[in-house]
Amino acid sequence: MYVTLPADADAKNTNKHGFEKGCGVDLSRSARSYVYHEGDEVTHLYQVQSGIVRLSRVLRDGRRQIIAFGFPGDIVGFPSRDLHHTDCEALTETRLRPIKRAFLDNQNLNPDLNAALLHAAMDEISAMQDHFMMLGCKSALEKVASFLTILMDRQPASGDQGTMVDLPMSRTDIGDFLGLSMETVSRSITQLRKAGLIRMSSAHSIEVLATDRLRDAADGTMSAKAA
Amino acid sequence: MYVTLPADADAKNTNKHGFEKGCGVDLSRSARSYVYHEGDEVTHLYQVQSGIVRLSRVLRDGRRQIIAFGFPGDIVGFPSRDLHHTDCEALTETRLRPIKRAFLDNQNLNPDLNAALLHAAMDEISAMQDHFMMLGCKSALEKVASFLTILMDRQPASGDQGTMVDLPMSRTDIGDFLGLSMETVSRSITQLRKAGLIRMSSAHSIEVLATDRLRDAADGTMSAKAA
DNA sequence: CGCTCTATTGAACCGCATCAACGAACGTGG
DNA sequence: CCACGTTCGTTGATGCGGTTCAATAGAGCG
Repeated sequence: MYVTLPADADAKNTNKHGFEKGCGVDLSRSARSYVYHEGDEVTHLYQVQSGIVRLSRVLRDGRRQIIAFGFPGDIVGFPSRDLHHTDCEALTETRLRPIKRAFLDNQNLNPDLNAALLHAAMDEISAMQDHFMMLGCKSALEKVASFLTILMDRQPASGDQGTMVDLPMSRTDIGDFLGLSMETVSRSITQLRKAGLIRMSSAHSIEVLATDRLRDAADGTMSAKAA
Repeated sequence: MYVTLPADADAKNTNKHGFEKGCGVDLSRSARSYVYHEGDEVTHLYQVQSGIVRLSRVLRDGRRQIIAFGFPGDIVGFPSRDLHHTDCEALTETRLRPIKRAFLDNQNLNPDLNAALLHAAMDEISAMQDHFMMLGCKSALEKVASFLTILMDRQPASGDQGTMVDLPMSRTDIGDFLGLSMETVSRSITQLRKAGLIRMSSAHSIEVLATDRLRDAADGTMSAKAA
């Protein structure tokens, strides 16, 4: 749910758009704990304040699709027929701001908050459309490169050349997000590394060495060049 | 954009939810004509009254993803940063009800309409999540079977056994919706036909002979049985 | 009635999944 | 603090599902 609305990653200055009026106290979730499950009644939406959550759905036979990763600022938990239609699990230690569901259904309670939720929903639609392009059109390498650029663009971004990107999720998570096996994700990352586009200090911390070439790779305009 | 809110397929009784107050006169589009393009400024949303539209995006190199098909009742054209982020083209002769963009941004103009738009956006999110499961998790046969069940569930539905399903879009369109080549779509349809789940009077008119078995095929619970 | 566009079917290739082995990192308990 | 076990990531070998290329058949339209 890629919404960069009124929140921040660091718990200060979060009161734009009247968010304080619809929200209870923030709640904390430890890594690997669930915020809600598919099929649960929707009582609240949640705005991620810090940490990362993972929205996923599974088919009966266990196949899993990750619908989105929720980063700070994102609002998760939009209902469909009053129910949650994904699981939501904290990937890391996470702080969430609950938003009573009534603020979604009733404009009068807090018009600004209601408008912000509509805006958030539309931004999510937009992000999902980008995700469709990845899932439906792109090759494995393009998918992984696209994924890294998304994370790069969403994270604070230190410098311009030599941007550090954090990968808090597992290779399997990335695969389930992109419609790939974790082996293929691993191989694609290796390929980007050997091509000199990225460097890795650990499996979960990647330095992007050539931002523009990574974007080219994400679009299929891979300038053939090996290490 | 799978929203079955306040409209109908036949131009009567469309005034629930205050839709009349935000709308100009319906506009008609002939088959193969565009409603809007990616990158256009969003001045209106549109509720499909009759006919079918196709929402799509293309990558620079021409690869195309169909984001959604818009059926009667669906609302299309939600903006992202004030712009349309898909193309919208009429597949058939189509009648559309324009909704001024201001009704999205300003609750006061027409609270009911604004609420309906929010609801429509959330329903679309839900439909897109189903679409993700197809694109990311399912085999070709499962994708095509899922697609047919979606169309079946969205169309008036005549009887229970022996439901006629209309396929106004081309095989290529179906392929671009499901992330398959048109050849694979064609082969999967043939396979369903030879298995006795469907019958075809023409390439664009399918009769579903075994609703439940088709749903099983869509879920991967294919009861192995040939013609 | 013939032309063109779309759908179907066949054959060969290829990208990715799958299976399997290995290695590294991490957490746990001694 | 180290030894161990367990989980996760990487790499290799093989097979398959779906793409691609190509030819044919059928439908729609002038």
